[in-house]
Amino acid sequence: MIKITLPDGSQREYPKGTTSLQVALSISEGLARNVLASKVNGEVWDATRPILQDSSVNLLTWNDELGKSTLWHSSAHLLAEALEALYPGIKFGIGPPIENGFYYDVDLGGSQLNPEDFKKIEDKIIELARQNNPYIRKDVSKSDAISYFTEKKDEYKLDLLKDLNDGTITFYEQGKFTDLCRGPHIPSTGFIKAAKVMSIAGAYWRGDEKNKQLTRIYAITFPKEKELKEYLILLEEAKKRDHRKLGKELELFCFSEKVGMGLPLWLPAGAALRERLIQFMQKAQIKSGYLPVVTPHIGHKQLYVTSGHYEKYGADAFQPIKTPQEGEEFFLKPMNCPHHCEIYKSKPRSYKDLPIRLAEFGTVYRYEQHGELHGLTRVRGFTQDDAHLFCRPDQIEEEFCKVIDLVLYVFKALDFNDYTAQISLRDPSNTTKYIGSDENWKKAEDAIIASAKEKGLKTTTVLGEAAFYGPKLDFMVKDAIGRKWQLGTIQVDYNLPERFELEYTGSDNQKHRPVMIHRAPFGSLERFVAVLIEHCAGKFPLWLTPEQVMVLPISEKYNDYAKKVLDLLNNYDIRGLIDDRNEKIGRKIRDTEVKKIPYMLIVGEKEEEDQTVSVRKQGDGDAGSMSLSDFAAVIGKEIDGKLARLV
RNA sequence: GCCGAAGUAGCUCAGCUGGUAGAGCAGCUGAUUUGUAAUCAGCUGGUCGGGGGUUCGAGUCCCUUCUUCGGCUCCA
Repeated sequence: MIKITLPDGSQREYPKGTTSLQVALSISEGLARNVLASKVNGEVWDATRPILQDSSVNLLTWNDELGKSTLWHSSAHLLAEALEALYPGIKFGIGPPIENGFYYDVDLGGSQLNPEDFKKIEDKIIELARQNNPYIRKDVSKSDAISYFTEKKDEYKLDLLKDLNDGTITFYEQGKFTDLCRGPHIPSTGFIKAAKVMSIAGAYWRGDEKNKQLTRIYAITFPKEKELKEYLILLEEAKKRDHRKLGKELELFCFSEKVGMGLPLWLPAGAALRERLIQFMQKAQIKSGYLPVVTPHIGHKQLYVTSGHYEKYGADAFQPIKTPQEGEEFFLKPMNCPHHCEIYKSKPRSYKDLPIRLAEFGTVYRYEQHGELHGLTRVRGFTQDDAHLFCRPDQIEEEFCKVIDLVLYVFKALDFNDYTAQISLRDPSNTTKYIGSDENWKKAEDAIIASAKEKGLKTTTVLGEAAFYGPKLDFMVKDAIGRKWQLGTIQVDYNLPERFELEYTGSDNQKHRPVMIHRAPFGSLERFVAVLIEHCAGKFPLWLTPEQVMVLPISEKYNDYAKKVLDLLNNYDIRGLIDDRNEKIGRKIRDTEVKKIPYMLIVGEKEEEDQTVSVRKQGDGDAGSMSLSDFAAVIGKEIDGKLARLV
């Protein structure tokens, strides 16, 4: 007998070789019907795999992330089986689960797949799922595995096998399909009740541009038909939040082919919003001891030779601008730090001066690949809320903490709660590709980890993701359809101070090298606004929104009173517009709702007489009448609640 | 840059197998003077992304180019 410990701490005894599924069955039949996989001693296993020793078992269902991904992984095999049935001779790359569903990379040989084929594939998947074939795990020797895929002429699987050790190789078989796979899998295909092929795309084998491009088929499956429907509705809803769509509807920004792709044009409403964000940040930064500076949009080639960027990115950058007489080369600046380094160097610095925090809303230009441009999140010209902190090594942690405070203040003011913080450290197994001494790296990495901890950030740590010049802390958020974007970033840099030979005089009267911290709480205004739009679905916080109120006269008779109301509101620093069109009030309300303006003030005979306004909140409906000073107080309170002081 | 899809009025879209473009909204004009999510009527508006070709005839077929969308690769 073996002892099985369940997540609630209870222990039960079972015969040796009992499976998780049998454990589930002993608890309840309903549970057993829903078990997709299980976690045995922390490792995800097939629910049908015999357990041979005392273990802790955590049964996984659709409600567990790991249960979901197991179902999707198994679905990828099912997709492969369907594809093999429909397209004989097809070759398979890899087919992993992803955040929303799964994909399989396939080599279709000569033939092509079109969206019209999706239905056919989905039907086949469901047909095969209904056969309820079990997923059967098999240990195979490396030589047997090689001969199987050699026979099948699947060079991709053979390529994968090269990196695997004999004795650790397993196959999974369901129905007529056998795949090289570590597992685990769901007990049988019958758990898959609904399938949808989402899209196809090219993907290089092993992610390498030099390799052959395979066809990647994205799909998603569900254990219930209803859940697929709900998912599709959710996707539709998410599309309505897309910043490209809302940006157009709310007239925030646009693009022009004539101006050039990836070069956003900010429309008046968008520019006002952007300007407000800048002022907000400027104010917070000045409070935190930053010194605003201004530098030009171009820089001499020599600046980037010194910084090392010319060597590293010269080929990808925009081409240089040449002066007509001397033939000197200038580049559009791809970042602000080299300029700021030269500002640091403009006079001798003492240890007493540090830290020096130079801030600039610097517009930078980068050559992004054509296929990479994406709304406002990936553009060729953008403005960073950039700053560079020059400090002593012993100041890194304190400065880091202060920057984290600033980022959190920004996120709070904008109701950003759903972010993750990623600490990127260097790859300990390959320290040679990084610049800077081991000692300094350790200091910086420790400082980041300590400050993130001190600030109570929920972090993920990724080894090998550090920049070559230093470790960093990035704040990531997701867009409407779940794509992850980096917003705020804090990066330690040992490289530039070295290259620009920055120094300060220490208390020992010796020259020392300062450490530089790059930081941008928004990241770029463009990307930040994009994510913000999607985050709030275009309903911006009151302090930020382009227009806070719309005054709606009941008829043209009350346009004069409406004008007076707006003038008084302006005195309270409340911004708004009047809808003085010759339309009925219902129409004006509807149009204002669609524009997502937070407050509507309806004025007619009654209001003019009482010198009041009838307040209607966007999305909420009639909120009754009040005097203008009362209304101004309501607005003021709502804004103050968000813009609590930076501590 | 690579793979795939798309581009028709300011916006959202229709236009079957080729026979010289259509709707709703927006805009303009007029009527209406309105009480909490669309008042009515009339009118304007498109070299169908650009260029080339096939054809008696191209929004529709072919080639090419640009842009956009979904991915891949990249991201100082």
